Amino acid sequence: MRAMLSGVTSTVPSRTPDKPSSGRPRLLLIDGHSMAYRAFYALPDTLATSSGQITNAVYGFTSMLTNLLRDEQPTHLAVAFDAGRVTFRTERFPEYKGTRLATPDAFKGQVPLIKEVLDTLNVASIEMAGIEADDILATLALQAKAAGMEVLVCSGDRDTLQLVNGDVTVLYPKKGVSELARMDPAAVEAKYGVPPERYPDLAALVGETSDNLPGVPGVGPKTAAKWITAHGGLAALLDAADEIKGKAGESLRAHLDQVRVNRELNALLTDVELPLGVADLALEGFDREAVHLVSDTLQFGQLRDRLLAVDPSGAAVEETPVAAGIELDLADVAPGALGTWLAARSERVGVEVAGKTVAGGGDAWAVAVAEPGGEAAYLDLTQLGADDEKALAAWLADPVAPKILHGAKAAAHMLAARNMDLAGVTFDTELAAYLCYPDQRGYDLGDLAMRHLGRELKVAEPDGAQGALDLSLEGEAEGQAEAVRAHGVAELATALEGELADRGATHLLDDVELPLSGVLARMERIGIAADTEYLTGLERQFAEGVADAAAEAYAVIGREVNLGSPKQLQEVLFDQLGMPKTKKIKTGYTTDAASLQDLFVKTEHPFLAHLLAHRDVSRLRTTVEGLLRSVAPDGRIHTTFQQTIAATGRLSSTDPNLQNIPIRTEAGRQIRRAFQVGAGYESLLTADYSQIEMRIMAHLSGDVGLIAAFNSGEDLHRYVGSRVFEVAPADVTPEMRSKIKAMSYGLAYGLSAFGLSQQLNIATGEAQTLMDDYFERFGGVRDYLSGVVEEARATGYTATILGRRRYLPDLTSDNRQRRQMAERMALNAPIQGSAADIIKLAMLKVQHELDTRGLSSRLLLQVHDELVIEVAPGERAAAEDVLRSQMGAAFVLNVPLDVSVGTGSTWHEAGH
DNA sequence: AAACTTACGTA
DNA sequence: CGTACGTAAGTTTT
Repeated sequence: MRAMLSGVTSTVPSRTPDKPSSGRPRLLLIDGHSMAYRAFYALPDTLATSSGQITNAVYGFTSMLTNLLRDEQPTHLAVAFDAGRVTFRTERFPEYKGTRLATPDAFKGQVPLIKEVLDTLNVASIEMAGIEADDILATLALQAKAAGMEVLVCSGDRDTLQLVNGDVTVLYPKKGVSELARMDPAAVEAKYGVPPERYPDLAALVGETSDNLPGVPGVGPKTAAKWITAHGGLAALLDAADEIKGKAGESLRAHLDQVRVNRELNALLTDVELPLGVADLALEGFDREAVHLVSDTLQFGQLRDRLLAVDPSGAAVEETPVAAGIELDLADVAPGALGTWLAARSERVGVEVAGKTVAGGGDAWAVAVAEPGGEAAYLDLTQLGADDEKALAAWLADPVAPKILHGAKAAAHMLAARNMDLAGVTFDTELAAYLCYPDQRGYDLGDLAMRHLGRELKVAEPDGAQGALDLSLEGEAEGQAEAVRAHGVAELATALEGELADRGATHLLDDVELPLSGVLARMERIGIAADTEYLTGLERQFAEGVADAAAEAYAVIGREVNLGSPKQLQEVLFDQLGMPKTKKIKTGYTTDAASLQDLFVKTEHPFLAHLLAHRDVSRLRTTVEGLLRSVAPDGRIHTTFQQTIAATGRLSSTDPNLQNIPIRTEAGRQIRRAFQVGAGYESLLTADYSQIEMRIMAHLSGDVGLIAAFNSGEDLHRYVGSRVFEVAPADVTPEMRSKIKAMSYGLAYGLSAFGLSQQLNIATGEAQTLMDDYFERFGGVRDYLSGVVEEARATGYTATILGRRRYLPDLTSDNRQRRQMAERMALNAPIQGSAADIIKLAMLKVQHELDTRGLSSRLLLQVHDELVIEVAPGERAAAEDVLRSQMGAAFVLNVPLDVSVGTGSTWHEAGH
């Protein structure tokens, strides 16, 4: 889910590209045994078919292969297997791999299954007697490089690192088979201190335990790397062995022969006579029927679909016939002529930026520009001349040169890495789709093209290339995929423009979301400063708290259980301790905090107190750990604000979520102290809307009592309480006030009398009376709420003060549960959504005012009703004025918009 | 490995 | 039987 929603913009319709795709053919080579073995040990052997066949290795291997096909988009693929235990290496050195345990039968039985799967994919499995899989890979890698291909080698054997060079990258499993480290020359050098071609020299000295090749005692990778670098290689080092000083030198001299054997054995063969050449490894598409058959017997469910989805023949066509892909003529813009070419673009030009995004930044490596019916160009940023680069930057940054993008915020981040600004974005298809369909889970460009244009965004097959083995014909021309996306964006914009207008949402895109995406991009890039030392201290403190609470809990029950496991807790609470049962859930009885609290009141059992304490503090620890992981090299945390997720119109925050940092408890507030003013700035300033949702309720309902409450100057809940309970405001007790507060906020969520009684721990009848009395006094609210649902049922949607719609088809569902859910959504969406509208307008006004006044203070965060600003030296008063005035005037309601402001050097201090 | 479930932090 | 989110950890499924 995350992958689809993240700001990653693909060069191809895959999820997370790590590399630029180019027109070059790309060969993926997999060490079948090594990867299957990893899968075998990474996955539980409870993965089995109903007939008892264990499938963990096949399943894990196939899953990994699926991900590679999706993410790497290879044009060619081969999987190599070891054949037999006897190889030239065992003959040379009988102890080679001598410590390896016999292969478990449960694994052996799965190798044929893996080959069967590969057969259905029309992927070559290669094995040769007496030859190890890695030798086959090495031979193919060399041939492929000579043929001008890009090569990816996926193997868990470090010896393959010697193959790495500018054209060959090793994907080495980090954890299980799902996380692969991309080992290019720089990565190898960074990890081992030697370039890839010297890696076997290093390994010969250090030894390889898994191959039972002993190294030189007392020599680790550091020493080995130092020696190899100093002497320019192993051969020269061995020649000079007599001159090496110290214990390590002695040790080396004593093991020269072993080192020579090691070096001989770890050299991969590159001249194996293979039955297939690289040209025979082209991916041609799956035998889909066979895939179904094998998936049936292996009982692949989701995996079957994932697999079919990466079928290189793009056989989705079979199921939903669509127009064939398009082929664009890419303009061959002469060097130096780009400025002129760009100036000739129309206002309907689509732009696709290829690159990747990371928190608050990223990188761009190409830009494609295309207009339907017009020209298209693909610009490789790494190849662009200085003049053209300048022309492109000027065009991208030109506010009056119109551009259409899909996800302009992410594109802006990528371009920023190349010192390019993005302005003049007149349409964003991602934002437009969100405004039209806010309940959709994702807005992938390819999916939208399929739905709104009725075609796939794919490049047409080159004519007559079928069956050709000539490598120059393989793969599409460079930049076609990007150009097709740019072209698709422009066409999609035309379609969505109409839909947007139909929904009366054009102004929301033009005046709110589109300009806001620029503001958010700036906020994300800036980030907020974090005190890592302080966080580290907190982490320790919380970790101790966790350990203490756990120890006390264990002492009470006389055994150790995993306190984080609801399943084990149920056993302790309801079986061992025989406590009364809590609310039923799918997997038994809930152990959530509210229920544990109830149980504690009933039983006063000390285990519950320790458990609750453990929950609290381990949650805090987890939060701190997450924050620590998110601190970027600049010492700041760069969250990503998601602008197309929340169906009501709110923003959300991810990686990390800075909109749910604790504040309610003292221990939680400590975490807020870690967010501090950055170097060169004076303070943090927070400003929040007080009771914005109740004010919107007053505005939308027009209830005279509620409006009077906000104009009275009296505390809202006290005022409302005095009316409901018919006492003087001064006589509203804290208990009365908290009931009213819960009631008021509950209204905006569609709270029932039962729910209210639960929350307040009162009888349902009492809750019902409270609600009746409330509505008696504030009849406008009651009428408004019933009117909202009624109208939404009639029109099919709710709307906010800015006309942001949420469609709720379930309002007319026959299913009572769904219908009631939709009704609560209908009650809440206009209120939550209008608040979101208001703070979005406020953000635009605040940013505009800061810019206009030439202030250096800057927006950092938005937390639904709160903004956080970093104040530049000397701008404290001005910044506060900007916040108060712009937030207060964001939208005129029939009650005032109150803003309260706080300041300090940390987020905690600035809070109020 | 991936999907699902539970729990819990914020507004 | 209260809306909107995101994340982590444990559990189950494949």
